[in-house]
Amino acid sequence: MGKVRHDSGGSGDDFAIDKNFHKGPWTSAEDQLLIAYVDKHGDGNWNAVQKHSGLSRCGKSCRLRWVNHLRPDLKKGSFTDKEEQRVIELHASMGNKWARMAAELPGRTDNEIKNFWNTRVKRLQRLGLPIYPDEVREQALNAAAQNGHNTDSLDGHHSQESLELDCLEIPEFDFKYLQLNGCSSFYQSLLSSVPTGNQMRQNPALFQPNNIYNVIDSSYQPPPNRKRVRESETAFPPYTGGYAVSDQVWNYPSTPGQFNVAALQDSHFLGDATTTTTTYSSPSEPLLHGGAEKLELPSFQCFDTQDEPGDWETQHPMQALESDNTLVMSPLTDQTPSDCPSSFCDGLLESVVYGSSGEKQTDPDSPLLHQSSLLDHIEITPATANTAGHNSNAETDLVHFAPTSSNERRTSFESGDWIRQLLGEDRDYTK
DNA sequence: AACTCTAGCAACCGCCTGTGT
DNA sequence: GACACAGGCGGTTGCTAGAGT
Repeated sequence: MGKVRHDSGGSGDDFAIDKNFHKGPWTSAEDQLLIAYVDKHGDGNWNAVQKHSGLSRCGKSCRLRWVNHLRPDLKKGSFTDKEEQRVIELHASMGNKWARMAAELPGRTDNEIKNFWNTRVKRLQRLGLPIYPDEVREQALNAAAQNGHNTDSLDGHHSQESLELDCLEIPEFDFKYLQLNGCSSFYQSLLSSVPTGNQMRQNPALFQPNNIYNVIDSSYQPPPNRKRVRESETAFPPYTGGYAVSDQVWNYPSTPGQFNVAALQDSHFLGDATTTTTTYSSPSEPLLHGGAEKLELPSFQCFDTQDEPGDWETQHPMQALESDNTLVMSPLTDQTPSDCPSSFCDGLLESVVYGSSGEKQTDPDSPLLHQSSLLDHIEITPATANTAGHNSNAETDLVHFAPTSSNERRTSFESGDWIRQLLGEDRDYTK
């Protein structure tokens, strides 16, 4: 904030500061000026807006205002059930690619979708519910298992053959075969039961990960004494699954990666142990993560237990340490990340996973760093490595062992080069 | 009535990519 | 190839209204 940058010319916000551009909420007068400008000159060349319209806004701000609010084709109002379903589908398939999602949702902007999703995630996490309906996650796991993405299939050496291109292609999950079956209404009914923060404080045990494991189970029944405070009393619906899935969709054992498993993990659902297990056991799992383009890890969607360090954290120090992400050790398998026999799992993946949990690692002595063999595989550039020898930003970490441009990343990923690069055969990703 | 908390939303921030010179 | 610029993107922050305490 306030740091002067010159690398983006007149498009940056600091440029706006330099030029004393107006900031903050737009007035209707400003809107009219902008609309008039676009009517006359069309959208684009936003930095010319000030010159032609008299608006004292930077081009970037003008563009955002137009795109998010003034565009005539925008759909206003809250998301419909259908739109919500679509957002869930899209997020499951592409992760936090808001702009791409917006392209699939006419009239909705990336910002709108992002806000909608974040709000929704926040609610669900507070409730201790999975971000995605059970069926979506379970089928993702099944698909991954059918594709051989399991621990048993790993030979411990992870031959190059196993990293063949064909195994790496991850077609987006085609949700058009999915029949949403009251998913939205399911969530609506659940969300009406979201406990308040006060309630969580009053009875934190109800909202600890232990309980969340129960939620994962389709047979989950709500705590009997759970009482909603702010909403009307309605019966907590037994969850029988949000999606009805036809067999034809799920029987595709020869089609790898139909699901974006990582996107499902994006739920950062603490108790999502089965999904977590899949993560560690799958050699190509990183490639499934959140979008092939950037090795993007999920955004930091935290189930906040920090304020209430209860028994869970004392009894499960590791979980407590990693309480903010889904990547806790699976209580079902007792398999730690390091147990994974795959060379891919000998620390690299867990480094990626643990080291990128969304928390900023500021402690140079952090075990998350020292346990990692990630540094054996990547080159930390001076720009991103501080004196302590580690990065402060998870995404930055990833960027520096992934190809630099999105096109590169995409191409590299699609061609399988990504894996080879990751394995150290071609690690010079800088220009 | 005052306070607290949360959801929802708008806007900002910083980084990145594409393009033209 | 280097550089500047315009624009796009995803993450984050801050404000406001409404509901509960």
